[in-house]
Amino acid sequence: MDIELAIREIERGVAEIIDRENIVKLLKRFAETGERFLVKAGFDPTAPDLHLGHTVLINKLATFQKFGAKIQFLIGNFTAMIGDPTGKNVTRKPLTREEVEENAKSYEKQIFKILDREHTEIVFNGDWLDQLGASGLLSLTTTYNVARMLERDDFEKRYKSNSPIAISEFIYPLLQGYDSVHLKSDIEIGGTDQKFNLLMGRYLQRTYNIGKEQSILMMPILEGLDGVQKMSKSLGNYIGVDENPNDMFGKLLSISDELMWRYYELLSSKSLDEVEQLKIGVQHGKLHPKHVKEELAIEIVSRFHSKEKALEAKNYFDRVHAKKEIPDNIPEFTISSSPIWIAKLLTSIGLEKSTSQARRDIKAGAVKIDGKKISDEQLQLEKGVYIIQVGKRRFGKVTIL
RNA sequence: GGUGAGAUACUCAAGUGGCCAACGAGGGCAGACUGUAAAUCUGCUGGCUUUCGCCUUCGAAGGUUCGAAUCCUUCUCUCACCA
Repeated sequence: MDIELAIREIERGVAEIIDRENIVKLLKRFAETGERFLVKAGFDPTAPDLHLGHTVLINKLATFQKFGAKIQFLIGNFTAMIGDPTGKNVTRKPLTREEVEENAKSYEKQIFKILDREHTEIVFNGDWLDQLGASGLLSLTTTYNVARMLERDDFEKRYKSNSPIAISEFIYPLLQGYDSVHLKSDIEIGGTDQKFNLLMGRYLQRTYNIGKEQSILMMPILEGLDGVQKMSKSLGNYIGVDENPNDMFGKLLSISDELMWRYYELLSSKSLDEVEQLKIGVQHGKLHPKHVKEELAIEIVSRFHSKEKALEAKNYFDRVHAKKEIPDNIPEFTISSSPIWIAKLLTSIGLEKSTSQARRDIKAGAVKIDGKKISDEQLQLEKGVYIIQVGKRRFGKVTIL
């Protein structure tokens, strides 16, 4: 195993590493003795619909796995009771055992498209934190003090602005850190927003004297389709790992050229050298950026579906968008009254949300019937079958009886 | 608990009696150009079986007025400072 190469791939795209020497040491040990090291990453037990942003972390785990890690995929079913680590919701209802298991299954289905099952252990922190008891928790709290706790960025802000901080929230970093004590992790990875909590693990491992201190590797937050804000479901700028190939492909192809390189860095499994070659090719005008983007889209879609599906998605995309053909599976509707006012028709089949909006789009020349733009917003449609298109993406086949 | 400031459309933010469906910016949608990209330019951005019209909307409920986002009363919530 090439240690230099391993380090380069591990450092690829990372925001910050704490105790890099330790990671090098672990890699060497694996290279020499085959002894695996433990890499921990924590995940939320709720809503396991992952998007590409989450996979940045999972990809990094996969890289580690390639170079000798055993992954401790931690599902924080206990810590979730405290609230989410961003401090937005102060408390949450505990999930039932069944719900947690359900979500865990769904995680498995998704993560093993990326991770090697053999070297992954899925663990639940409720299993040991439940056992800790009041005395265990109490002694855990004696390891830290309030002043230092307030160093955490969001605590500091909230404290200064007189926003409430629940005592239980102070417990959160302690428990997350204690997980590292229990699991004897060698490395923990997380987002940059997790820095304080990640460091806590290192600190507690020292305090509890377990004979090692975890290295910390922080990944940046992936930008969403807009290229500015972080990828998140609530912002609507995400690509879900469960999305169908066509949507996934289309969304990937719609990112900006600049963002494409970011995605290559954080999402692609192409080596750094390969990516560099692509970059040079584009710079010198030898490669068309679109083809490079297509390659990325094919790679990502293949990962979550299959190579065939990815190529199908590409063909579909080319046919529909490049050659402007009508897509295959357009929704069909039947309307039983005729004649019908076009604006009314558009709203009733859901292509427009209001007749006002429909009128605007007709005025703007965005509505086509059987491929021909229409401009008459008073248009009445008689009996017949029509292919209706609004904008570039919305289609409908309507039969008027 | 006290004092002060504020609450306007998806978001930010003007507007302090009629010219207000409400300036502007962002976002979004659409058109042109393209590689369904980005950048750029342009239009639209409450609803309505029909638009030189009608209806609903400026935190909530009442009130004053021919007329209120704008004035008055009460309430709810947010923020800041003090305790």
